[in-house]
Amino acid sequence: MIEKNYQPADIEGRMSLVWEDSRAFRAGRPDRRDAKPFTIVIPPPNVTGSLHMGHALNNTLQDILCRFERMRGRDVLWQPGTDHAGIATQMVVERQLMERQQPRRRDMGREKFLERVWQWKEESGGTIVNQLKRLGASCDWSRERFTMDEGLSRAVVKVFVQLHREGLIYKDKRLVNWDPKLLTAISDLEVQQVEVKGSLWYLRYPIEGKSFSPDDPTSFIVVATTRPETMLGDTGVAVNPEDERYRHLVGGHVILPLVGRRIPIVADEYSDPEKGSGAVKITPAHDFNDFEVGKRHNLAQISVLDQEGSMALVGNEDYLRDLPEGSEEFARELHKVDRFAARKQIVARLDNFGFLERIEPNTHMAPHGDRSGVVIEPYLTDQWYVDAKTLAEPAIAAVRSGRTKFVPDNWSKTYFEWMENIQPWCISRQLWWGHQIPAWYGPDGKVFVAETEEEAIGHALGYYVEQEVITPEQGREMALDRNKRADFITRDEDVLDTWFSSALWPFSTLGWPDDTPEVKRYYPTDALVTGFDIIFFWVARMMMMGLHFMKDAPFSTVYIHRLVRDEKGAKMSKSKGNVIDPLGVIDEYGADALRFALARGAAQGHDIKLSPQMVETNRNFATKLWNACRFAEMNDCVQPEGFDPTSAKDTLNRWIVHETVRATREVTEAIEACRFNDAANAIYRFVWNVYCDWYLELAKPMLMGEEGAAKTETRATVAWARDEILKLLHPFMPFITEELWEVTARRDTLLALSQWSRKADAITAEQLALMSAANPNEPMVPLALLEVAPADFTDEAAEAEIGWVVDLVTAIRSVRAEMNIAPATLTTLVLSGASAETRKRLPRWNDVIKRMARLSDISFADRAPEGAVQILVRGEVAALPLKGVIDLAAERTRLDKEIVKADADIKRVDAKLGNEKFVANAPEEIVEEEKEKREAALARKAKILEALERLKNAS
RNA sequence: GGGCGGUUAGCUCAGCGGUAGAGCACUGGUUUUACACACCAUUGGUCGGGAGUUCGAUCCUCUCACCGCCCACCA
Repeated sequence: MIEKNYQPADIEGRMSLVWEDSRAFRAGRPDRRDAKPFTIVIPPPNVTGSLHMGHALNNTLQDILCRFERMRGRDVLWQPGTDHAGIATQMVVERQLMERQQPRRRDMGREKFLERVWQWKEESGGTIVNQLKRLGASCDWSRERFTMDEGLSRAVVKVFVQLHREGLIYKDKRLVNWDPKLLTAISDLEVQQVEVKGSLWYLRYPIEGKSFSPDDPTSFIVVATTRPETMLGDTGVAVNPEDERYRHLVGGHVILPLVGRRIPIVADEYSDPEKGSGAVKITPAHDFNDFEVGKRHNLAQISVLDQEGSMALVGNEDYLRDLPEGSEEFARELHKVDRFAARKQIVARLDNFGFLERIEPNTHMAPHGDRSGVVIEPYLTDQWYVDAKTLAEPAIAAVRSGRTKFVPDNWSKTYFEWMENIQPWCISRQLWWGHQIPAWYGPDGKVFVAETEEEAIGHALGYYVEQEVITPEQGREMALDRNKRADFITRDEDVLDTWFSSALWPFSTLGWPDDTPEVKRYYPTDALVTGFDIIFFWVARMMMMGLHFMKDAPFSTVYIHRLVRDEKGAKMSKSKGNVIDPLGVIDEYGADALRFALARGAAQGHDIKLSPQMVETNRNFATKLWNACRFAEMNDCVQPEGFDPTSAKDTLNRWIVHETVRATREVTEAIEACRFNDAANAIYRFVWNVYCDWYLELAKPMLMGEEGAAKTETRATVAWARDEILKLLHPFMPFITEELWEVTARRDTLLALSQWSRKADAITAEQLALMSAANPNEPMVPLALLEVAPADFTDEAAEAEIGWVVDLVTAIRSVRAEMNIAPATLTTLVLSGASAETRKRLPRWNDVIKRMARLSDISFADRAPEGAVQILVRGEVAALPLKGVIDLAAERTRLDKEIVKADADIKRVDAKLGNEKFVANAPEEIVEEEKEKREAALARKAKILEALERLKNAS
């Protein structure tokens, strides 16, 4: 028995248990060994994270695809797992240490700290997985992976070593985006350009050989800068070669203020005469452009900042020695002063000596770390890089050729744009949490990269023995004793960018580099579902790595969804306080309602606006379905074994079969095209407006009538359509459909939608759980398959006939409402001048129409009785004799309005048909259509005129 | 600076060459035997502005306006 009330929390709790213990979501189920695989890898959430609305959307869409394909008979692998999320996780743990006033990371030491992070991972690592389960995600949880698992780590090392051997990973000293707060390099993608209100400082650089005076413009050259503090590291001034103002100075030198260094004036295209003063200071060690300019002109690179973004001049003895008198003291005072404080001091000093011309307010974009939020410092260091340009080539080709498709397609343009201008990928991070780089250094800095420490040490020691740096004897000792080589050979301290391991996810999770059956069977995957924000971070890199190591693109479809916003369209954020917690919503309305709300909103290329009210609406839909199933159950609607809906005799039943088949086709096509909103809306409409509003209502007289063939057939068809609905809806609303399926589908063979078969009434979830635990080898039975029994079944005649009934009932209801006839008042209906077809149809629908339109009697007549309300239904007049009940004047007004409408139609069509060009140029069928419209409108007008005439007679 | 998208009923969005659609909200009515988390019936739009192509434009082209996002090293 279906419970009276739909209570999502009960069902979902119970169903989660059932799913947990079933093995229905496993890849490679015994019944699917010969089936075509369908694979999706989950975008691994941060292992210590918790579910937000973006996850809810992302995983709902994936689950829809997975359940859908599973029901179509595919062997589905939805590969779950989590990401170690290097920086993010390390930051969380560091913050914890701070809050608890425990020793800081560096005080603890690497080993202890990593222990702490692992401990935190163990504590909170299950959270998001459990939350995904509450959403109903049908992942193969037995295959859950973590990016720092032993296996995945092996894949990382293998990839690093191979790419290094191929020259596609290399170490380079160049400017990187340095985060002075987190003290690590980050990649270009982790830098956010943020608009800042700053200033533009115009500085006077004295020209060599001239006597500097602020009043003599020929004695100096003005440069403009947003970063005056870096001037201490200037090693040149650039002007545009075409710039007449400065041409005579090219080749000369300026004396750097405060520092006294003689630096050249060079001509370089980089300098834009339109910007600032037209002359630009060049600081190769602190600016990406300047770095390039500096290389072109052989300018020195002088770092004046340290890792923390503070001035660092002490220790650079050459630098200090060259300073003019008085400046050395200043430089020493600046030592360890933060860059922004130093800026003030330097500007003040420049001003003192007349080197500051003016200050302009200036708004510009400044790079900020996306995690730390501080201004990023271009910083000269040794880092590891991936030659992304080379790897990008096949990745670009794969999308160009259509091997991998973006949905919607316009994202491929974004992808090309980025891939074609890709820069070397900086992969080393000065962090501890992550995959440590498998590189070892000898005393001379020579690097040895190998998959294992033994191998690297072997190579290194061999090399140094050969170079006679050490004796063979020493080599042997060091090989055997870690302590003895501790100072001789050291491992690279750095770890890899988190996205490095994520890039391998589609194959590392399958067991690569081992030659596993899973790699063979499930790679390449089918679809990737993700947000546009990680196309570059993740999708592009998976494409590169997948193509390089697996020789095939990792997926054929990349579905890109958009953001979930609040009801006003604002981004959800903690600071705004408009965050909707998916778990809270699930508690209140159920996961099914949330999933359906998200799916219905997931229009391609659009953000999803979500409010609790929308979820409520969809909970109401679930309730509607629940009640419809209760109705079916109360009426003993059961699908007999072997029931063939296409052989139904009754028109109404044939009609719902026709409609069900059509809805199924619509939904199927929409899901196949990733039009999740269209799919969900099609079901919504079908269930509510077709099945409930009309089919069940029209079927009521039959179901409540006498036993017989027709009633038996109707019961079976009601049940059949209900079961099709449950199947169709299951990918979207798995919990409620599963529940209803189990309770209502009383058949000899019980095929649960996504779980082991069980006798619906006889076995509880708890018992099932026990059974599967006790007998894990019990073979799995096939799932309910989503196939339209008669995929191409149509019945136009039934459609026309039910259409007539619907129109007639609607028209009568409309008139009754308009005439303010109380629902309790039964009226009669006279079909005047009815066609033979109508006369034939009526007996079949007499009861239904009477019931639905609140009539006491329906009769035929040659002409409508006097004083009746006359309505046009599909070209025939239906009259409601309401003499004495109706307001004749009001009725006349109503008919007059109809005439106006008809006239407008006629006029519009006449205008078209009267246009010779239209008749001459428009396609024939369009012209025909217009002519038919004209005929119809004329006929309608005639009937209304007749009706008016009779109304006159009545009064 | 480059690129992408949006502007259609109060709200959220479909439609993308042949007389404007849905859901929700609104309004009025309903203790009709599955469902008031429901039912029934309505109201509501010169499809952002302008120009063009066309027999015909919400739909194609151009242009303007406003909104949003992404990318970019510009002092």
